[in-house]
Amino acid sequence: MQLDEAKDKFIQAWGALGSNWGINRTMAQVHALLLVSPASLSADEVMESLNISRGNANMNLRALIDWGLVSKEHKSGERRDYFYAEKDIWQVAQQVIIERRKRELKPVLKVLEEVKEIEGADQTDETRAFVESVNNLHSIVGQADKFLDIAVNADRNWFFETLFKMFNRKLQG
Amino acid sequence: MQLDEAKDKFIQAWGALGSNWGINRTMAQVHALLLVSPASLSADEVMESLNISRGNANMNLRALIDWGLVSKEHKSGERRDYFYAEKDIWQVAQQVIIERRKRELKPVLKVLEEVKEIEGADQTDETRAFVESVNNLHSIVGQADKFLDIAVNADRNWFFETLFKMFNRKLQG
DNA sequence: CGAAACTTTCAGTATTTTTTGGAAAGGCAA
DNA sequence: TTGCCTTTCCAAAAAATACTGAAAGTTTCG
Repeated sequence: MQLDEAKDKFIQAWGALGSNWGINRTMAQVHALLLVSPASLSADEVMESLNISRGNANMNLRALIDWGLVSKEHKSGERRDYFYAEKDIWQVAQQVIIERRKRELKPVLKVLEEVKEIEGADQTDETRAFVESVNNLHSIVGQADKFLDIAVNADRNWFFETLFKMFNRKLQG
Repeated sequence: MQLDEAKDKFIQAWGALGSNWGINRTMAQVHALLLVSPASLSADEVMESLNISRGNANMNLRALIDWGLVSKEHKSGERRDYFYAEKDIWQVAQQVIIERRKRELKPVLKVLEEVKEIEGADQTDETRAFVESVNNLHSIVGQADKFLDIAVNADRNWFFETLFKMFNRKLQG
């Protein structure tokens, strides 16, 4: 396989993965492109590589900056902006966790808490089942949230080593 | 808050969460509805509760069955099918992990492995950066995959207790 | 078997999301 | 300030996705 073919394959795969996870395909492709580019790229280079319009390139680059996955660079003597992606995938993962936790997990936890405040007077089956489901859900989501908080603050090596120890203990214990 | 209001709020929130994660809003709403219903519901009841068409209800119910989150029940003496959701959220989470791992993580791992097979002859900066990124990614995704494998096979209490121990050790150690 | 009860399919329609391209705004150097 | 280069905004168009309703299919039962 040649470099260009491999790059393209990777960009396509990353785009597909993104769109399965609620991330705009193009945004994921721009990210993939920057991930595998050793040098930072201008908006023009991005739009040419991916065959997208200027506006689209701009929008998605800004969204990536917003997610903390891409940064702008000013090259001295150059007027236009250059963009580069954080290359350490563990940091990328942490950043994604931080953002999704803030944007989605927190709001859901909030709704779950609100929804628990249901008037308890009518002890029908329905009410009981509802409250039980919500409590169950709140507990799991809360624990997941705590776990992600650990992951976000952890060092990659410590994190995976500890998980690996968990795994071994489980296998042997 | 009244039960109906709470239910509706929960269904809306679950739908919104779903659509942020690449899951069709209606499918997530159907799931939410079944989650908080103590009894199983017929397709008719689902379509009336959510104001959706028969075809839509049917499609989404089948998709949920496909994901292993909902099952059919035959009530004796009744001709029509009734549907109910797995209520244990830990099991739901495990099921979602199993499916997404199969549908998305595995294919991406495959592409990453393929893409590593790039001809190494031209040791340009570009090739080096590409191979490094891909290796890095492959390593993280592979470790995440292993971790999810543990989660999927784990007992909920064991799993969260172990995580909690990790957390404490980190805080104190 | 045939009708009734129910489920599934699917072509067309509607909705939502993404993309485009041009206009406006920003900023810099002369 | 003007002219040039670039980025940003945004309304309209296109594309992707989801939904509907009715017809076709299936099962059940008298």
